Amino acid sequence: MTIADTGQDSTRERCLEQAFALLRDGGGEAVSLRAVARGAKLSATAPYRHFPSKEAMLAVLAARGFGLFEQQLRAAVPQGVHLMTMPSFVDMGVAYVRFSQAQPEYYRLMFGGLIPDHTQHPELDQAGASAFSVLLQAIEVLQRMEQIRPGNPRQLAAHVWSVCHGFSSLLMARKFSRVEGFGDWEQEFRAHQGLLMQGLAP
Amino acid sequence: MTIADTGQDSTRERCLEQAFALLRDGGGEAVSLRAVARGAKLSATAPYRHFPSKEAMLAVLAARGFGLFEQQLRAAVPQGVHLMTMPSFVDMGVAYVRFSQAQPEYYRLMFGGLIPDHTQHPELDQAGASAFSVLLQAIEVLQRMEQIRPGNPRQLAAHVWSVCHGFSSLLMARKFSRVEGFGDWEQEFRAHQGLLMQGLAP
DNA sequence: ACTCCAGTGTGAGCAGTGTAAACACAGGGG
DNA sequence: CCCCTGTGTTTACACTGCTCACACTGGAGT
Repeated sequence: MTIADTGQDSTRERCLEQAFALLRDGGGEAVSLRAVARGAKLSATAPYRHFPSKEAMLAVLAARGFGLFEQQLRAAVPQGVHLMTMPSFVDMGVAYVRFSQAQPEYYRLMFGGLIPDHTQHPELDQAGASAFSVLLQAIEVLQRMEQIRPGNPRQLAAHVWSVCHGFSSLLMARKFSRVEGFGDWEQEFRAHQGLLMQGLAP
Repeated sequence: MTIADTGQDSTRERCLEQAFALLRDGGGEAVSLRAVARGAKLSATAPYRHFPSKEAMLAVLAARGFGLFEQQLRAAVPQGVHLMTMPSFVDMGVAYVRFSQAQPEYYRLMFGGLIPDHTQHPELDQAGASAFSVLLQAIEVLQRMEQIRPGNPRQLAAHVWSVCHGFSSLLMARKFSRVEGFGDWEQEFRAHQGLLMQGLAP
């Protein structure tokens, strides 16, 4: 059964759509099961027929967020990750931060503490790992081309990820507002990437 | 009146102690004004005599977290920040992550999205800025000693902060669990710092 | 000395939350 | 035909943040 899997349960989908709408305009705390039910024209407890808990519903949403995230990371490298170049790698970093700025609530759901342990939601865990693998693959390609120093590629990917996530996170929290001469974030972030690439050089 | 300022309102202090206790063992979501009031042997609404809202109370708590945080960053440099050396700088980074691991709930309160806009709580905003200034000062000293490349020190500090925060944040979220060969975090983080320092080199 | 009145405490109450339990009702497989 | 599973509902419970009206108390001002 490959067809029946996809469509069918429209109410579950309506719930998720409503949850996303609430998340988008209203913030992460504004997503309540009852509001979701109202928006989906259901009784207050009906969502429990489709999700074991609120957290599980948010986890599905977060997993979709990771899907969109990965898609945008890939879109920053039109020629494909296997033909990665250093400029594309930098663009991918910019795409990372751009996502966190364009979809801050999504990003907060994915990386904030709202879902304490991603390991407990396999779908979410796998979606996150899949997004990470894009970065990992890019680094492996660049290592083969000797554009990036040798070494455990997972460790290097974790480092790049830390820089991107740290910058995005602090940017969202407005922690950079008092850094003098802070113009638009992209210009600032490209400077950071200069430092990052200096560290990754062979 | 310099003495009266410090002590006096014991109930406010009891509230904060209880709030911290709830935060420490139970997670950030477990701290409710009613639980605080119960722990402080007060009626449910008494805390409102001392804090305009729950968020304001959490902001005070977060500000204290930043105080402790800054203190531990300074403690990593026993000779004083003005005599900063590169090894001490690295130790300060380790102290950063160590804090996030030792006091994860404090860290989450300080950097998670629980308090949306730190700017709206001057005490918190200033405490955060004060902690950041330690890092900034360290970088300025190392720049003068030509151990770190020249350039806007606030930008460099923001970069270091991004690495530390990104690593801490992803480590707390267990996002590194699938990085093969990931032993204890300190060993891993010191490797990241190697890459970071390579980027900051003159 | 008397009168305020600000500060601090209380309780009741409101609107909202996540979640559980009991019930209704469809449709399909034995 | 029966029953069982999936989906929906209503009701209920124990919470939450927060507002309001009230009570007391201790000190400042007259």
